[in-house]
Amino acid sequence: MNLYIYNTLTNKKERFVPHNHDEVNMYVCGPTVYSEPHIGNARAALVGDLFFRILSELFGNVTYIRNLTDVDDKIIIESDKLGVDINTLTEDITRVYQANMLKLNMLKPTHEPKVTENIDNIIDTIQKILDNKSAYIAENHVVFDMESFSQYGALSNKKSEDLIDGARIKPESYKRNPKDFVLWKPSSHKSCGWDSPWGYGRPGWHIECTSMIKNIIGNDATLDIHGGGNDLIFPHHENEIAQGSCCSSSHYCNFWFHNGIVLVDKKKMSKSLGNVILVSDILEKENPIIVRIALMSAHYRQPLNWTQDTINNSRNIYEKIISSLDTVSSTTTERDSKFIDLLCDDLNTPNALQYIVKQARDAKKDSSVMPKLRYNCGLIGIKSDEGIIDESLTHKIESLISLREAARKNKDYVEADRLRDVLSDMSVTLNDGPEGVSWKIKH
RNA sequence: GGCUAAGUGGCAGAGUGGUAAUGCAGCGGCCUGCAAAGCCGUCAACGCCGGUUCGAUUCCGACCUUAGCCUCCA
Repeated sequence: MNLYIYNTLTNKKERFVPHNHDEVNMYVCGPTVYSEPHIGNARAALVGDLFFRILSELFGNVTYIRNLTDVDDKIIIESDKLGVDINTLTEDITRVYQANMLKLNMLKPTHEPKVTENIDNIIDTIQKILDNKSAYIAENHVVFDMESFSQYGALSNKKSEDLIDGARIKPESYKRNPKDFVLWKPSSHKSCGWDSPWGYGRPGWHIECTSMIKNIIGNDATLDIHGGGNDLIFPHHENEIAQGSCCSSSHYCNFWFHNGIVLVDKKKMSKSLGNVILVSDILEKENPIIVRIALMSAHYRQPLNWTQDTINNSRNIYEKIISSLDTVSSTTTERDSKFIDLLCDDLNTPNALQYIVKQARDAKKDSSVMPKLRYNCGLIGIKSDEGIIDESLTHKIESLISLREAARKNKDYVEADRLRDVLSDMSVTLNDGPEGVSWKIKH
């Protein structure tokens, strides 16, 4: 069983081979913790989660790293705006992010490094780049020297001459070349700065990822897979490759995957358009597994247009699957290689969902299919998530149902329908089956 | 302007060198006191123009359109 991944580096779907037989390491760019996670953050994390799951299925030892960027200009601006301490802000947002991802049934990454806990490592990495003569010091900044890395642009297919100097990139007095980027910069902020060989300051945007990766997998190890949103390809990942190649003797990373962004009204979700959808807001009204299915309903490299239809569609899929899963209480599972093959084709989740929906229907007629269905749902993180219904509420619902049953028995259908309306207002759906009445809470 | 991806029925979204899944919606039926659900059946689509081919929606090329990146962004 081979896993194929579309590699941004080559613009081709390629067979994935780990650097070291059955050992895999993967890094996915996590959020900058300055505002509550939105559905786009969740999508990136979900793609990472799915790769983690399928890699764990296929290979023995998978290290999954997802960082938390807690040092950044945006954080400082936001904390000033809100009048809260930087640490309070980043810790609050981190907590919300982790709780949200957990609700969406994502597995905990092997490592979740934070910038603030890796300053020494970052300083080390920058020193290595300086030692390698790939960076220079100017006006208290450490700046990466683009001249030192000839392969720049390989990931995003940008030619150096296309990056019209100064046209988009702000030329700074301390830069020799407008395309150079900052590894370390001075800080005037009391609670956001650290002492370094180059003075009190803080790291630039790109260096943290490279440094934290190297710290975990080893400075001269190659990363197997690196992923993130496709808006990070340039300049962030391009810059990472430059740094990572100039602080170590090894190739930086073999496979790059990039997920498409989430669109709202066919436009990129952005603060300026005011169309940001927060995960917390969605989870207030939607079952998290339905949201998870919605995020899987499009192929990860395609843009995903987030609409009420997306949710409705996913709710339907969820209910079809769960209604089948709930029919048997056994928990046996059976590996389904046909299903795994679908996921191995560059994570084809729309096809995988289709397969599961069909399987759920089959399982209702043929219980021998059930162990495979159960296994497949577990693999991609679909589970029954009814939540715990309050005992007294259950009692109330069931007594209303028996009143209705009595009315039906007396052919008092006016009263029976009235009671059904009462229950419906409580979000309870009734199903009069041949073996009695069943009910469930509407999602 | 450069780079990347994509254009499939009313909507969402797979897939294929020999006319195309699935879900929602629609229509007909079974079931039901009614309904919901479920089940069965059914209607309906491959941006445009060339090329290769016995044959293309699928491969190649041009064009048009859309989204994203080129500035912080998952």
